[in-house]
Amino acid sequence: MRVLLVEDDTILGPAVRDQVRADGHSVDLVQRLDAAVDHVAVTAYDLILLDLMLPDGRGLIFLQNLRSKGAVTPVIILTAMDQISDRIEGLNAGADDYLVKPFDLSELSARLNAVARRYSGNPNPLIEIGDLTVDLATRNITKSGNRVTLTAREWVMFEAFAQNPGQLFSKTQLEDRLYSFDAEVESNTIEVHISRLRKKLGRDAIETERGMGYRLGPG
Amino acid sequence: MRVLLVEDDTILGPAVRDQVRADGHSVDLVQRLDAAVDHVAVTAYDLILLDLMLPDGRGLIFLQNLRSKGAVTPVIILTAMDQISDRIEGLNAGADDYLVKPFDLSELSARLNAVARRYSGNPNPLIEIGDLTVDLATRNITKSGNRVTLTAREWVMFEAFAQNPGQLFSKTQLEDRLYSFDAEVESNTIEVHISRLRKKLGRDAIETERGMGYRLGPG
DNA sequence: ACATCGTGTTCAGGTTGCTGTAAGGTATAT
DNA sequence: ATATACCTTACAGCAACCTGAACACGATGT
Repeated sequence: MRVLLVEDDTILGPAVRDQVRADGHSVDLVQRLDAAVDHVAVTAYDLILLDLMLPDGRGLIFLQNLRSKGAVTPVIILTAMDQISDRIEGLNAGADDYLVKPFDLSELSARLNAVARRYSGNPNPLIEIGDLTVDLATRNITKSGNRVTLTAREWVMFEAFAQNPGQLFSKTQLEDRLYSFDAEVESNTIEVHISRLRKKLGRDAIETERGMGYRLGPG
Repeated sequence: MRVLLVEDDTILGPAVRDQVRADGHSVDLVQRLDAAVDHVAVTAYDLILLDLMLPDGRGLIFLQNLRSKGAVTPVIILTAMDQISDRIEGLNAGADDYLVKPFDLSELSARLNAVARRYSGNPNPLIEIGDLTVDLATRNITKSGNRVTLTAREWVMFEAFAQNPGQLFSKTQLEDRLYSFDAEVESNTIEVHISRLRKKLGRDAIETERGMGYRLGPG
């Protein structure tokens, strides 16, 4: 697995790098965000370890840019104990996990291997639900062979369903995915989006559980 | 996700509980620390929301005991604005996050989902009771292989039973789960819901203990 | 600067089906 | 035998939900 480690601490950086190497992965260690940007432009990493407290800018912005470009590379955030708001924002910005400093190196290994397992066996895992085929990495959806294109918000919602087939999602859960938590939405936006998803994916693709939420596919 | 909420405020407690439920998690609300101790001894929670200002002792001690026993359950502390020292101590004692009262319920959602996302990779534990199989995370129930769908109220009741197989629940306990405290129910609503559950789950799935209450599975 | 297009949100009217209530029947304890 | 607790069915009201269409708003092109 190819890992990019973004960490400016001269003690912690090499220590983490060595640990990850010991786990059998190849690591590139950079100390600044602009270097990180250069690296991700050139190399297709399987995982990014990102320190949020960097000298030359906010790591969050880097992460957001990455995600806005459609990158699905897993990102694990390294953060100090008192930067709690950063952690929250980080997860909302699209991080997959976080580690609180000081962290155990064995814990790092565990999370790393979890990610590796998730992404190793099948380079492009295809999810099949009914007549739908979903490629989460490339964001391609086909309905019985025909390509289906979703808008941004539609995808965010659909992704939740596709990643967890058969799981029930309440409206609040979906809202939390669509909007950062400061936004209050007092309307039926979710319903409308569901309606449009159904129009594209098939009338009975998503089922309603009245009073509880929605789910994709059978349990 | 199973959440234990330790909060003695009779307004805030149910409000938080309802919000967390709306996010698709199952919540047990207790008002005292000794009750909290009992609950964690019995149930494996995925998250604990802990008010530090409780009548019968310091929440911090509870947290420290929990950690000294090796529990890694994430704990989010609910604390008043001026209890800054508590916050620091709380984090030192092993809390994962904190929320300052008064907090926005949507902010609570965000943090909750952050924790939930961390744990979403884990396989869902399946509960088996007789010919029933229950997945609390996805809200799926099957009766000897066939899918069973419950309504909102039915689910809230059934969840209580499924989480604590063999435990007796009085009608008042069930009412408290169904209705936000104040609501007066002057009829046989619980009996009707039990009847509907039995129709879906099997005539003898839930047994009656006359004058006492109901239970699911062997006593 | 203006028009256009794509996308997201709000509104309104119609539909669905959950849920509390009541009423009548059944089981169980004393 | 009587009282009490519980079961089941039916039904009406209303909240939850669906959806077409209008509106808002930024991005993009001319």
